[in-house]
Amino acid sequence: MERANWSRRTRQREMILREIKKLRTHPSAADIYEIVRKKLPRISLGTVYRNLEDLSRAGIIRKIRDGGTRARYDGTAAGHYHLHCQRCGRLVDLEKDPSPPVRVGPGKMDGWEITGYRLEFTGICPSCLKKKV
Amino acid sequence: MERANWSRRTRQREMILREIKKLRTHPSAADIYEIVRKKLPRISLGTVYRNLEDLSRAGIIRKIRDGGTRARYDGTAAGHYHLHCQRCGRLVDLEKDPSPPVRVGPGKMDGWEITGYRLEFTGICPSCLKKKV
DNA sequence: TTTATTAATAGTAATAATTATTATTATCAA
DNA sequence: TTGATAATAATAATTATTACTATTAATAAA
Ligand SMILES: [Mn+2]
Ligand SMILES: [Mn+2]
Ligand SMILES: [Zn+2]
Ligand SMILES: [Zn+2]
Repeated sequence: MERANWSRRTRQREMILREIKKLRTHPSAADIYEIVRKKLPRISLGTVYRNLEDLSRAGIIRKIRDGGTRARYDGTAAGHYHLHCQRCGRLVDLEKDPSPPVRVGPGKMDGWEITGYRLEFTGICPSCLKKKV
Repeated sequence: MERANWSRRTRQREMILREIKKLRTHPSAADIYEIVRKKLPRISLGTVYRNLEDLSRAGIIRKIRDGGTRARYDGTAAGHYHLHCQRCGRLVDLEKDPSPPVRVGPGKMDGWEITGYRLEFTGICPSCLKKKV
């Protein structure tokens, strides 16, 4: 988790972080813009995008790219599982940790009809490891 | 896996499918367009998008939405794991199945430095289950 | 083999999401 | 307080994807 090196604290970033942390949903940048706008009416969408990017690169929030065409953000940075509806795109936290071993077959969980899961490892690839920073 | 009901087979769709199945990479729609264009110079990008969408909805290929801003496609529909580089976005298949239980901690795998993983379940949410088709 | 039907395409326009640009503002160290 | 400049607001540009529509070609029927 490469920490961001902000040199100044701004009302915009503080507000964005505070609002996204309140939510248990996974809002898009536009969603957050609409929420923060109520407190800071002159904030710009670009500022929201930039800060969400910075905050997620700093590991303070998470950026999620699933299903649809827009990125979504998660105010809970700590690792947790998600349930993603194939039909409507709904993306919610899984309350109980199913681990390990992970259940693979279809079945019910949290009232959902589970059809499968996607497991993705993240890290640094061999060719990137070779390169100097 | 809702099967597509094509009523005609076209050279365009056949070629798109043939070419993506050859690859072990995870090309974007634009990548596939460039490849197929060499064989069918008059194919349009819209046709590539439409067919990739149809093929993945039919479960014949997979649509992957990770990391970056563009969707990527996978000619291998059967379930397998991916390794995704946080630094350069490279997305490759994991050769050996690590299952189960899934290893959680950081470490080496396939020459990569693993920093974590993302597990996502897919299915139908309770409110969608209530609704008629 | 010709012809009719219409699914699917090519070409293009429109939309949506994100990123880039730049003059202005406001944080913060001195 | 003031000065340097990080960060912002406003806007333009770009990128990815989807929508539209006249034309083409896959298939079935004659
Ligand atoms: Mn979450
Ligand atoms: Mn793959
Ligand atoms: Zn749903
Ligand atoms: Zn890499």
